[in-house]
Amino acid sequence: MKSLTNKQLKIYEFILTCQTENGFPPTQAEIRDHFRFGSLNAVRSHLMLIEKKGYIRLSCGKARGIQLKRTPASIFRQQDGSIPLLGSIAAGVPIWAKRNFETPLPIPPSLFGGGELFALRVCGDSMTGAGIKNGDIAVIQRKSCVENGEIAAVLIDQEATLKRVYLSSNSLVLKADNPSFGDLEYTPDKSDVIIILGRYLGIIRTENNRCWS
Amino acid sequence: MKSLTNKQLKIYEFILTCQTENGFPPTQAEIRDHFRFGSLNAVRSHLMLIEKKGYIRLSCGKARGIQLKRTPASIFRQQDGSIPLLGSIAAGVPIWAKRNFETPLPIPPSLFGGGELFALRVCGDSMTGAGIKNGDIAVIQRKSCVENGEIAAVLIDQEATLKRVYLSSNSLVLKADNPSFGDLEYTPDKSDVIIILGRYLGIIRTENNRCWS
DNA sequence: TATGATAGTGTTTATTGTAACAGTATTTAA
DNA sequence: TTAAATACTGTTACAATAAACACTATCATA
Repeated sequence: MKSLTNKQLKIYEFILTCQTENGFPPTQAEIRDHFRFGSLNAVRSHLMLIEKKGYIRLSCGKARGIQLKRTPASIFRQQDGSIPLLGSIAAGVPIWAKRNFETPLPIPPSLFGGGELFALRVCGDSMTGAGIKNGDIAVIQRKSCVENGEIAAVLIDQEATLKRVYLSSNSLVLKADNPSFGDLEYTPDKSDVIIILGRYLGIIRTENNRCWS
Repeated sequence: MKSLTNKQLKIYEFILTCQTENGFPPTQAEIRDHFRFGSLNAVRSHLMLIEKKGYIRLSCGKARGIQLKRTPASIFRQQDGSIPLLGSIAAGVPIWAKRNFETPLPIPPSLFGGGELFALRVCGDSMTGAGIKNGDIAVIQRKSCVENGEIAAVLIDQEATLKRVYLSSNSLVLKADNPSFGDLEYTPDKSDVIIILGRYLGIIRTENNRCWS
């Protein structure tokens, strides 16, 4: 699979944003306006190249006929030397979607030990006991099971949070590292959907909340 | 939240199918053609009613400006007296998507004990030891954790299968009820994504593989 | 039995959106 | 250093779509 050029990636990301934000892909004209192209042909030729590389599928003649074929994860995985940043995950927002992808962190994954990494912006004070503050960026290693007592990024009813995970044969307990937060216990009779996204590896804190690019 | 009429549900489902099949929603004309309406206004008035009930959002003036707002699950949950059938889940197909929804089973959920139920068509012979055959329809109760040794519907890399689940503090073992299938063991160092969809409650087998409607 | 909500037909118009033509720089790689 | 791929501008024509107006028929239900 040939990788996308920078420009092509930007366009792919824009299509992805539109798709998840609006529920449908952009028109060629909308792409033109977003990138301030003077011509529709700039868009068309880009789209055809992206299609040739297999990242989208164009339905010729149809309005908004752009079908995404790769997941955001697979797109970002190709860029080495950076970690995709998923922003703060708002309630109800699917994990690989919406306003998710901010500018990737210009940090080599090897700094955190490698593997399939992504980053989340931490919301709230549930992990202050572990020295994780509101606004920090948490680096997560994607895996489905973690050691008892480890901190994991957990998806609870579509909302991503950091919790300490304690798993026994018939219950899953999620503890916040802050006494003012209660424990959450999940037993087999509950129908809540809990997905362990990955293991917490560390944080990045830029006191001035600076933007990088 | 007001529930949809039969006709409105059919249209919603069609939009969902298009969205997942093509990557973008249908145009009003495509909806008209699919339902063999003589007029676009039949479509428009339906869409406006469905929007008023909160299931979609219309972007006026835009081609294919239909945004789905409810998940398939929430749609089907409103219909009591039947269990949504998700068909056989092919590799790479998201669980709540694509060709997923076949005609719901006309079976009261209470027969299986209630809760949030759905059904899957079983592919393959991995569970013959438990008397579950290829082509059977398995009824699943949605929950995220199950008792050790119980049979669960598990999503492994986007593919749904039935397995016996054995969970310890640092590994998850999935066993097939058929000696010719090997065990799958997942330890914290693996990055595979395992999602427990729910607990296996039983099967429905119609020897002639009849269709119901 | 009214009355409102639902489920339609038919037509016209304005707008949205894609395709195809003919070009020119700029970058990347052999 | 040449050739190919990428990254564009500008224009025109035509097809695809949504919106608006004016109607009729059916269905639940109070």
